[in-house]
Amino acid sequence: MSTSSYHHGDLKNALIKAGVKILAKEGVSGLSLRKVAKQAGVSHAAPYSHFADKQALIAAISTEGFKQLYIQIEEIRAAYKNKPKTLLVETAWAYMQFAFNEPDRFKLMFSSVLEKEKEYPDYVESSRKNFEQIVDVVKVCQSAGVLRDDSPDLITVSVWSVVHGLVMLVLEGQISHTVLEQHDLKSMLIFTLGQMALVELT
Amino acid sequence: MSTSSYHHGDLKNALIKAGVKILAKEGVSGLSLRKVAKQAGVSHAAPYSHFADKQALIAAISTEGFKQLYIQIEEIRAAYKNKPKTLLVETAWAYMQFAFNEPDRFKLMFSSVLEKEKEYPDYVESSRKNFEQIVDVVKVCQSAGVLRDDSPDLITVSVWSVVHGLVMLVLEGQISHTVLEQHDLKSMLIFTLGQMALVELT
DNA sequence: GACGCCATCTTGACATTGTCAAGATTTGGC
DNA sequence: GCCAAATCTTGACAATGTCAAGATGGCGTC
Repeated sequence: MSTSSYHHGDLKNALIKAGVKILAKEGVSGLSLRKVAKQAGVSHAAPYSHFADKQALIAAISTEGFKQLYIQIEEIRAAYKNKPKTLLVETAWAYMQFAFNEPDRFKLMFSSVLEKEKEYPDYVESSRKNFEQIVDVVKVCQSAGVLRDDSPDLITVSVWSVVHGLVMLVLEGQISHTVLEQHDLKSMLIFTLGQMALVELT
Repeated sequence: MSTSSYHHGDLKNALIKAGVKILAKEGVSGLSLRKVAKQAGVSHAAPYSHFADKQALIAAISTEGFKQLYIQIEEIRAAYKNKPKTLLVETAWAYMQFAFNEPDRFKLMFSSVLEKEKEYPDYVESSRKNFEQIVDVVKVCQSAGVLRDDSPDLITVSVWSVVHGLVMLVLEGQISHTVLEQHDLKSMLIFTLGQMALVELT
C-alpha cells in the first residue's frame, strides 16, 4: 500500500508532516505548496487533491499543532492534578515551550487562518477544545484559591492573554534586549503570571 | 516640484501611504510592492529606489505606525497626567483601538520584520521609544499605588503582555464567539487589566 | 477474472509577484 | 551650461498559487 509510485497512500498526512518540517527549517516565508509537494515526493499540483488551497494546508498544520499541544498539556494536568500552583505554572510553561520549540508553527496557529468567510471546522474545533482545557485548569486554581473566584471564562481570557502576550512579544523580538538579558524566560513567565495569582507562585 | 511626471518628489512617503491604504483595504495578503507602486502612480520597480526590498517597505510602514501610536498615547498621557487609574486604562484602550482600527497594520508592526540579520534601526528605535513610553505610564501608576512597586521593566512587560495578548487573541479570532458576545471589548480589557492592578479600575 | 468508475496524481499553462540589470530622465552642484 | 548622482522605466527571470486536462490504478460490480 506504500510504494505504488503513483498513489501515495497517505499523502495528506505526508504533506502536513512535510509542511511542519519546512516550517521548522525555513520559517513561514519558506513554506510553499510546491516545496511541500517536492518534500513529499509528489508533483507540484498533487496537494490540490487533498487541500482546496494553501490556506487549507496551513489550517491542517495548525490543527495538528493544537492537537499536539493539547496532549502535552493533558500530561501536565495529570501530573499536577493536586498541585494547583504548579499546575498553573507548568501549563503556562508548556505553552511557552511549545511556542519556542516551533516558533513559526506557533505563529501560524495563531494567525487568522480564518481569512474571509472560508471556514475550517476542524481548526475551530481543536482551538475551542484547547480553550476549554485551559478553562479547566483555571477552575482547579480557583477552587484552590490560587486564582480569583470570578467568571472562569473571563479569568481564563485574562490568564491566557498574559501568557500568550508574553510569548508573542518575546517571539517577535519586541522585548528589548537589555530586559531579556537580565531575566530568563521562565522567571519572567512566573513573575507575570504571579501578577494575577492570589498567592506566591514560587 | 510635484508633477514633473518623472521624478515624483516624495515617492518614499507616497509609497508608505499607499501601503497603509492597501493594508487597510485588502489586508496583508493584498500588500504587494507592485500594487503599492501602481497606487503611487509609478512603475513596478520604482520602489527599489527607496527600499532595498519588500521587508524594508514593511519596516517603514511599521515604523510609521509606531510613531502614530506614540503620538496618540502622548495625548492620553497629557490628558490624564493626574489620574493614574484612568491613565492606565485609557492608555491600554488607545493601544487596543489602534489595533482594531487597522488590524493588518498592527499585526505587521508586531510581526518579526526582523527577518534574518537585516536590521532596521528606525524600526527598532521607534519600537524602543514606545516601550519607554509605557514604562513611564507604569511608573506613574506605581507611585500612585495603582500598580505593584516592583521593577518597572518587569511590571511593564507584564502589563504590556496582558494588553497585547488580549488584543492579539481577539484580533486573530481565538476568543470564542460566545465569550465575545457576552462582554464588550473595553469591559474585557478593564477586567483583564484589573487582575494586575492593586485597586479597582472602574 | 474482466470492466469501469472515481479518487488520486501528473503535466502544462497562466497570472502574480519579488527582484535585478540596463537604460532613460532629472536635478543639483560646479 | 555641463556632469554626476539620484530617481524612475522597461524588460526579463525565477518562484509561486492555482486551474484544466489527462494519466493511473485501486476497488467494487458483474
